[in-house]
Amino acid sequence: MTSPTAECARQVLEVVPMVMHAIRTEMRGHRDSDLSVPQFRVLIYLNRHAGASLSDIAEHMGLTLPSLSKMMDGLVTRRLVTRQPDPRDRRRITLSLTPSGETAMQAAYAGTQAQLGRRLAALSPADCLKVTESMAALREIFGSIRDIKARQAGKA
Amino acid sequence: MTSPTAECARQVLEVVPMVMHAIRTEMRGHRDSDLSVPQFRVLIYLNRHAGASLSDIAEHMGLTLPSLSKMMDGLVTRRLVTRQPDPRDRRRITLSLTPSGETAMQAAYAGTQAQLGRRLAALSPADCLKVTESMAALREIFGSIRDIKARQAGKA
DNA sequence: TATTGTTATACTCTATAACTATA
DNA sequence: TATAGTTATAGAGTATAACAATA
Repeated sequence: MTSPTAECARQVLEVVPMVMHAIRTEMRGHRDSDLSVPQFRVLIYLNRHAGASLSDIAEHMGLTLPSLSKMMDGLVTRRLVTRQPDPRDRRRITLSLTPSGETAMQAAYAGTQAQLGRRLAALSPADCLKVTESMAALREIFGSIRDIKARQAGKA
Repeated sequence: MTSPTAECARQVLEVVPMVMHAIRTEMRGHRDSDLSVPQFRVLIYLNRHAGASLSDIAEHMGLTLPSLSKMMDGLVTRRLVTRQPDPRDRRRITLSLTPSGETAMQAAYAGTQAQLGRRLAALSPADCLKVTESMAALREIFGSIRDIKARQAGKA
């Protein structure tokens, strides 16, 4: 007999990767946007935090600076993001969405949301509400990377 | 005003990647197992379907044969999986876990589940139940890759 | 000396295209 | 001819280590 929490963890561990796979497959191959999930997340972050530095994003997303730096190369090359020096601290760079970047982000968001919605329509209204509320609860727990880092630091 | 389904899709789209990131980070760096999420999923599948062919797994997981073939190279090299010819159809191969593979899979499962459980312990009992039930509902929708393929075929 | 970012290197994941062997 | 699998090639995501520039 497992505890409710352990059973919950078990379910999350098995089901989240399945859902993630569907999201990834859907996101890739949106003719207009064609973004990877990490790229998409970066664009969403920049949409809400224009002018963020690389470190800001890395900390928020839990990625290393080299990983992000390389990802940005791709986004800058595709003209979805601009990378400019920060005059106040010349070690830093300032990242922002271009109009194309904003368009791509919104297209990816809308397209993926719509496609997900089509599949989620199979849920009963009660289950739909339950899933929505569950996501809100999980966001509280998994939303902040700082917490993860703090945990790992404490553990080590 | 968005529909409940659209709101649900929105939440799933934002939160699932966060949870996935935590799972990936946790899975990597388990000293014993050190598996990627896709590797982990393959091992789980083989644990439940010993002797499966490459095509079986590819269809279940929604991956192409070359992708899986290469993944198997790594698992076979690490002695977690055996790859043997199928005597009844010599085009096919028969994949199975080695004892090490089973051990690694179980270690990764237990370790990740425990770590997830520690974070999920922050949920109220009601939310914990809600999440568990939501995962069951989502598994119904996203569990089978065949459905996705059928959908894509129908769409095209 | 500490921080920000980049470059170099290496691995995994994933795909498409071209190929081999078998049915 | 169709199916199962591999090899070749390519690109993204990720990490660590080493480095440059700035604070």
